[in-house]
Amino acid sequence: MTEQINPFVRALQTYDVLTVDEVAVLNALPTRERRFQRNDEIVRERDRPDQSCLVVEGFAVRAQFSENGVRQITALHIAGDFVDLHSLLLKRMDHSVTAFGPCRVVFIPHAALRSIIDEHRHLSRLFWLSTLVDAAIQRAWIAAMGAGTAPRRFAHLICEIFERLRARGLITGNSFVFPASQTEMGDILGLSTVHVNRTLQDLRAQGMVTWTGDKVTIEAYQRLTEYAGFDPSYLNLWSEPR
Amino acid sequence: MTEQINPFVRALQTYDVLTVDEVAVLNALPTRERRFQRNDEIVRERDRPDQSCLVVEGFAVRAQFSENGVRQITALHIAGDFVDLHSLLLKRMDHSVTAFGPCRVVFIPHAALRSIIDEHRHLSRLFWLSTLVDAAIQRAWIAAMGAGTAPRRFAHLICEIFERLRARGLITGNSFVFPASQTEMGDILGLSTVHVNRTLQDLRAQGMVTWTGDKVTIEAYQRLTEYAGFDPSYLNLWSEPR
DNA sequence: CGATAGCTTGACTCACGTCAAGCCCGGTGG
DNA sequence: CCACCGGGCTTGACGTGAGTCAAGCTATCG
Repeated sequence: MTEQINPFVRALQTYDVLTVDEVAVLNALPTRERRFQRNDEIVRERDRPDQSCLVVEGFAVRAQFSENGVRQITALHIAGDFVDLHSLLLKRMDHSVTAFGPCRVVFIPHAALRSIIDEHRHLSRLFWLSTLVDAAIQRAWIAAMGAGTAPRRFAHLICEIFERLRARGLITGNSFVFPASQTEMGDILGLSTVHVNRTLQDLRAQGMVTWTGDKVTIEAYQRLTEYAGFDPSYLNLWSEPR
Repeated sequence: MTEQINPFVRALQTYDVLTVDEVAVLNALPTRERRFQRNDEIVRERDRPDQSCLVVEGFAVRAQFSENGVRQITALHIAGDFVDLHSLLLKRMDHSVTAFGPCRVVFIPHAALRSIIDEHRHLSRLFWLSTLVDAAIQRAWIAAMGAGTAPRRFAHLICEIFERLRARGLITGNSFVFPASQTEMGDILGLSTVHVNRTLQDLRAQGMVTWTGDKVTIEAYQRLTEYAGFDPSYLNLWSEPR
């Protein structure tokens, strides 16, 4: 069991110091692990789950479908993210959770989570905090969609993913593995596939990123962040008493 | 003191039943009330507040500014919304809170909130829930911005505001007071003022809404929700044990 | 009575979507 | 081993939704 929620423990530790006791409590959580392939549905919209899921390896997304069948991804989750802690209190899913490339996911019964949040005040606040950081990321996406041009939004997203992966130790050099097709990037950015392609070429031509297969390399981080107007502080990637 | 946080008590009661004791605890919170005029800044970006604010009358928005000075509103709050409960755990504001029309706001020290969430488990969950509903609304905005056309987005927003106000008893007939200029609507929808104007004319021409001064009337609710593809369930406006 | 903020309209531009075709590559089956 | 196939990438031509600029209009306020 210990192995399974480790990435989540690491995630919480980027926000605040955990006691040995708290780590033990987290590691004692009952878990059930499953593997998913690209596009597998992990949690279905409108369901009322009695467990929450946590990504331990790979990526998962939250997505909604509009009338015309267009998919809009509203959140991207990396290893260590507690994807639908929401369902513990919201009860009914207003979106679906889908595997974004192959991923390993751990399910934890609501009952177990409920007893943790009722009995461990500090952990309870950190659970809450993790959903607040998700919300802060969503605000950044709204701001980018409303105010930014396509290449700047794309650049901003790359910066965000880079920093989030870095905080979890998932970066090698200045590159990372990201198994997204250009169509899927379009679902995140709210752009057509064709325009994603042209936008990416733009960033490549500016010598800021390389993207081959599922490997993304940032060639000029400084220039990329300036171009995107990226300020990582909304990610709350620092430790402080909470 | 009792009067002051009443709208918030009412808000929590739409999610779950409160005990008499819980209502008393909320009403005993130390509060400091202030009034603001349109565009007054209530909380500043980058600040580290030691109190949280709650709208008791009128409207407030959360907004971010991009490089080029464009304002994007990322959340709209109505009477009864606990606007920046976030700062209790996130510590540093990643956005500003601004009065949207005249409004009354109540400030509550973090210390008092902290002791409530540490000592009252059920209230603690409901506080958390209220931020989760905010996040659900943000997801709906992302989905609308990414996938919808301007008139549908506008229609969707009107439906959302209507339902949220209705849950707080702030609707008269089929109209409500909403003190937004078309420029401000543009800041919410991520549209230019000119396009907001044309979009609104479109909705008027379809006989779905009337918008005169600060009074918005929905002329054909059924058609409006269908046109917008509006499903209110993401607002979680029902009572259930949480 | 002018001043100012907000609404409306028209003309033009541009970012992005749509449609369509070709290309490259890995996988499959004969 | 080659022929074929499909998914994803790339490119071009063209259409359109939304932005920008500019002007006139209306209502409110001092």
